[in-house]
Amino acid sequence: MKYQRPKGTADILPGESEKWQYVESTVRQIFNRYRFAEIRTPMFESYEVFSRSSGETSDIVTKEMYDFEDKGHRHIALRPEGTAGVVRAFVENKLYGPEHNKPYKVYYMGPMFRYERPQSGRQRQFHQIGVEAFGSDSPVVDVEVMAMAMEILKSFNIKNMKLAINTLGDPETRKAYHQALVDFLKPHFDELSEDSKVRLEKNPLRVLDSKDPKDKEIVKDAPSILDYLTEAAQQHFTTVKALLDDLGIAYDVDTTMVRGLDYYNHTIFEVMTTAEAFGNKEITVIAGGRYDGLVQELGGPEMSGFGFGMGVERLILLLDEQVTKQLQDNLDVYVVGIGDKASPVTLKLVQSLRKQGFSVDRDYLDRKPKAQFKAADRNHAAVVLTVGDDEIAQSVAQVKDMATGVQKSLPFAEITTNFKKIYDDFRQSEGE
RNA sequence: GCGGUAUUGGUGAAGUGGUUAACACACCGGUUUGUGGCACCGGCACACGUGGGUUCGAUCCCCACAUACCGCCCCA
Repeated sequence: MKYQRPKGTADILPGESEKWQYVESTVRQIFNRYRFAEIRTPMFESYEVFSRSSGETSDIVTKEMYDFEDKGHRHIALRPEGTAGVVRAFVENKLYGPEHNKPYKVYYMGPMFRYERPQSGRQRQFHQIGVEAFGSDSPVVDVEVMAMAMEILKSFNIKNMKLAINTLGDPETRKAYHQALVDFLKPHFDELSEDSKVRLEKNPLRVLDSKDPKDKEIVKDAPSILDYLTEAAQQHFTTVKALLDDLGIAYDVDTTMVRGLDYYNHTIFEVMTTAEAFGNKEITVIAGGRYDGLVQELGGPEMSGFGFGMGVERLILLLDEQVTKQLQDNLDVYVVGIGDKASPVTLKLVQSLRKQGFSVDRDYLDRKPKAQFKAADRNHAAVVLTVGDDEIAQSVAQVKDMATGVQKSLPFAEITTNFKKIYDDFRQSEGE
C-alpha cells in the first residue's frame, strides 16, 4: 500500500462517525443545561503555552509533545490537552473582566496530539471533550462540574462508574507534604523501582501511583496528604465531600491519586469504569480538577479555575450496542427505475421527495429491478417507488410499503405535492 | 523511549521453498423482458505489508523498515 495514515491516527468512517455525532450532540445538550458555552481555540499554540502550564518536567512536555519549528522559526506545539489553550484565550481576550459573568464557563471538543506509542483507546491524535469554569473558588463549582461529568456518562448508559476524588491542597499544603513524602521515601531509595527512583527526583507524588508491587508495599505506609492540609484546604475538601453527599453522589477518596499535569491543586477527580473493550481493567474516562494558579501563570490576574477532560475514543469504546443500534441511518424512500426512459423521471421524483423532507436514494448503475429492490431492502428503505414504461405513460408510480408488502399505484401529481400524507398512511396501516 | 505478537483478496481466513494460492462471507450477473427471501449456476487476487538478502527458485528462510495490537512508561 502506497499511502497509509500516520502512525497513531484513525479514519472515522460512516458507521462510526454516527457515534461521534451522537456523543457530541448529547454532551452539547447537557452543557447547555449547565450553562457552559462552546469555545474554539487553535489546535496548535506557541510551545511555551504548554510548557509553562503543564510543568517543564512533566512527561507531556518532556517526551509527549508533538512540536515543530514553523517557517517563521516559531516553536509550535500541537495541543496535547485542552486547558492550556483555553486559559491562554481567556487571558488574551480579557475574559476575566468584570463585564463577564463569573464563573465564566466554557466547553470545547476536538483533537489533541501526543507523541506516544498507540494502544487501544490511545492514539497520537485523539479527541477530548472538556470544560473549564473560571473565577470562582466555591466548592459548589467543584461539585457541580463533577456532577455534570457523572451525568454525561450516565446519559450514555455507562455502567460500573466510579468517582474517585482527592485533594492536592493549596501551595502551602503541597510544599509541606512534598517534604514529608521525600523524607519518608529517601530511606527506602535503594528498594524503589528504577522508575520510582527517577520519580522521586522529578515528582515524588508520582511514586504513590506506582504499579510496581514493591513500591506499593513501601508506599502503603507513606504519609497521607490529608494530614498536611492547611485549614483552608481542609475546609474546601470537607465542603466538597459534604456537597457530594447532599446530592447523593457516591465517591471514593483516593489519597494516592495524582495528576500528570503540574497545574492542579485542591480537588482533583477521576471517573473510572471497567469494560470488556479494555480487558475488564479499570480505565479513566474523565479526569479533572482545580487549577487556581494557572491563569496567573499564563499572564492573567489571580483567578481560579476548575475543569475536566473526557477521552472521546475511550467513551466510544464504552458505548454499548443498544445505544449504537439506534443510530442506524433510516432511509425513507428508495426509487426503482425500469427501462431506458425511467432515469430522468426518477431523478425528478427523487429530488421532489428530498425537497419534501424525506431521505431518498435510487440506483445509478442501471441494475435490474430485482437488484434495486435488494438494495432498497439492504438500506432498510421504508417505502419503494417503482417507475417503468407503463407508469410513465400513465404518470403514476407503484408505491410499496416494504414492511407489509402492500403496493398501490399513485399519481405523480400526488407524490410530488404531498408525499407526507401517502407516507403517513402507509406507516399507520402498519400499526394496525 | 523499551519489550512481545502479528501483517495473505472488499471481509474472515487456509496453505506450500518450485508449473492453476483452498474455503467461506460480501459483492456482481443468470435461472425469473418489472419487485425484497431461499436455492442452484457463474464471475470476482498484475498476487501473499515495504525494501534488501539466501537460493537454480520464496508468500513460505534471514535482515531491516513500516504499520497494527498487547505490556511497560505515561495518560484521556
